[in-house]
Amino acid sequence: MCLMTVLDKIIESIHHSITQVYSINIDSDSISIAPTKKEFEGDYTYVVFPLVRELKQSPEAIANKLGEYLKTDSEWVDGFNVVKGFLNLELSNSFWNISFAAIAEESYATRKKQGKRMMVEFSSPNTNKPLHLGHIRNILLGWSISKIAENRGYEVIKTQVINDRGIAVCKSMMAWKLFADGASPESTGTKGDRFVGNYYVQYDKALQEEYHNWQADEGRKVFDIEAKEGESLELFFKRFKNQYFNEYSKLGKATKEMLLDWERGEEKTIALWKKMNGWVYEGFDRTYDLLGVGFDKVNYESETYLLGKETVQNGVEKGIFYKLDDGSIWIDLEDVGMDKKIVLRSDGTSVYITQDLGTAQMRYKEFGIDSMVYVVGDEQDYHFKVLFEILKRMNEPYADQLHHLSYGMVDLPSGKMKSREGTVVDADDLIMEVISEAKNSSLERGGVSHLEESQQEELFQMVGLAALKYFIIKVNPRKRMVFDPKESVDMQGTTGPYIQNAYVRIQSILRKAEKSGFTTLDDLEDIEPNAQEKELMVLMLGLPEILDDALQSYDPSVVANYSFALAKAFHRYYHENVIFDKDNPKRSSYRIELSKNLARILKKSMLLLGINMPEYM
RNA sequence: GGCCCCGUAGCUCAGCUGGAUAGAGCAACUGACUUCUAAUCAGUAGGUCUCAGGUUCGAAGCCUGACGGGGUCACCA
Repeated sequence: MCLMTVLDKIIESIHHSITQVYSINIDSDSISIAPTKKEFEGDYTYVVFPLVRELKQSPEAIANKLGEYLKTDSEWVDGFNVVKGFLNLELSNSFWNISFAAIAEESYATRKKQGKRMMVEFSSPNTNKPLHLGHIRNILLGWSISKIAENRGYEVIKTQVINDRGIAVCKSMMAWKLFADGASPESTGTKGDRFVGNYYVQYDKALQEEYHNWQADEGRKVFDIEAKEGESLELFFKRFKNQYFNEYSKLGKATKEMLLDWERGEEKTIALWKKMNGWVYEGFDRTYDLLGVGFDKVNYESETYLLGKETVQNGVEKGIFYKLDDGSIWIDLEDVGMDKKIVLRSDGTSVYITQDLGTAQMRYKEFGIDSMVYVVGDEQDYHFKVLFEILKRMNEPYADQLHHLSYGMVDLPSGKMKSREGTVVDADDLIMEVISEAKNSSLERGGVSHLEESQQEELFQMVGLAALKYFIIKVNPRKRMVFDPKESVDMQGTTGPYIQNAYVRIQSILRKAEKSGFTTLDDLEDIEPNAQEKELMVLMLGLPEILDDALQSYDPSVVANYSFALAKAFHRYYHENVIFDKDNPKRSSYRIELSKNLARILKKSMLLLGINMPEYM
């Protein structure tokens, strides 16, 4: 049972009025109110249309009767008006006073711990490439939904799975062995993840060259034998690339041998693998630090890729899976509209989903999690549908508390990012660019010139990152989004810096208030909020519901849009009202107090998006 | 082809789970800094909510079907 919010009091009043006036019983959960639209008089609106059928009266009549009752009966309602079936309520000063007090609570819009554990998996990088724009979207979503879940009373364990094994990793290792001549990130002054990534690219180039040479010679003969009727050389070699790697390439052969060495635990190979992965992790950590995110638990695929085999064997005994003659194990999901899916190879090794089954069980054992959120791109929608269905059939206790936070790809204005065409936007480059852009605008304006240089740098970083993060997180995750680098460094309009600016303004007011000795407000007697102050309070009162929605729909953009709306309303308020009124110190205190609470709420909601608020900008 | 996601202003996006005259920002054009910081504010202009049916007091939202864009259908991860 959660605490009653201020708005619940209104709902309770409405519920009471319905039962009293019409003596019918309706569920108070079915009653909802919304802030009255600006074109109409009133503060909150209750829509009576749903009652029409049962009461067999006109909407106007119902609304008027309820309005009359509320006006005399409820201490929260002062007046009302009716437009068609819309009952617009004008709320009383005592309502605004308790609202003002509720918002001022330090714990406002934070739910108490409810003893539930949620694990959130996000980021999930490969060790052969630096993080890019797509990872940034993933990381921001994962971080933000973790923070929101914490706010809603969950204990959250943030985790990532690092894909640190397999043929791709061996490719970087092979290239380093062949071309690096002992170079290291230190010796070249390169960030570790990029250093290793460069060798992965070099490997690809070398392979491409080898393939090209082969095409002119032996490849030509293979073409004559294997090409399809009428297939051009070009098309054939494009199609044949994979097969070439597996069956003809010397480089490919050496790399596959390296993978076998790795799986055998051959000492030198393992040592190289550890060394290079160490470089990568150091690089990743720097990027995570810069983004202001971190993890409570890291899973390495090298430690989980063998998991799940036993699970599958047990499942065969229970009849969940079945075995084919070649030894491969399958599950038939056709009765729920999915396919037959392999869960263990004929040679007894794991496939992707086997690992995920094992990892899920391992996590449950280790942390006793109640629920699990996977932040993974929408190209894996089907995979997770299958995974969740299997876990359900295995009767795992958490099986109905699994969620795939699926997000769309990030496109550039020119189209899709493609690593082969070099259009992938590097995470570090992007972050640096956005910070330097923030620096430029700030220096132009000169608002922080009184600060020390290190403090200034810190602020530039805060503002730049706010621009980048907000730009990405304001979009509904489900949607594919277009990332225009030019727009991502914008600091005006619907942006992170715009919201930060509202906060900074308030800090400036508070500093001035302190200097000029305005007293804090001791009572709210004789103070009635004006229309804009009511509007601000209505917005602030909406936060708990916003946070519930955000978590329930796994969508941080809800919070982003809320923060913008609140900042915008404040900017307007600031322009049209004078906060420091010498002739009316009490009024001034009220406004200062209101602004202070608003700033706190802004900061809180932005922090849930992973965005920090500066004191100056 | 089967299944899944998306389609709202020139562009990028909201739209509170079916409610009032569909909203913001950017870009364009007008105005507001001797004032609590103009990274701000006020205003003008911009829409057949892809299309066609249906459901009902009421549809951008729900249903059916088209059209357009994307994804996915490996003993890859």
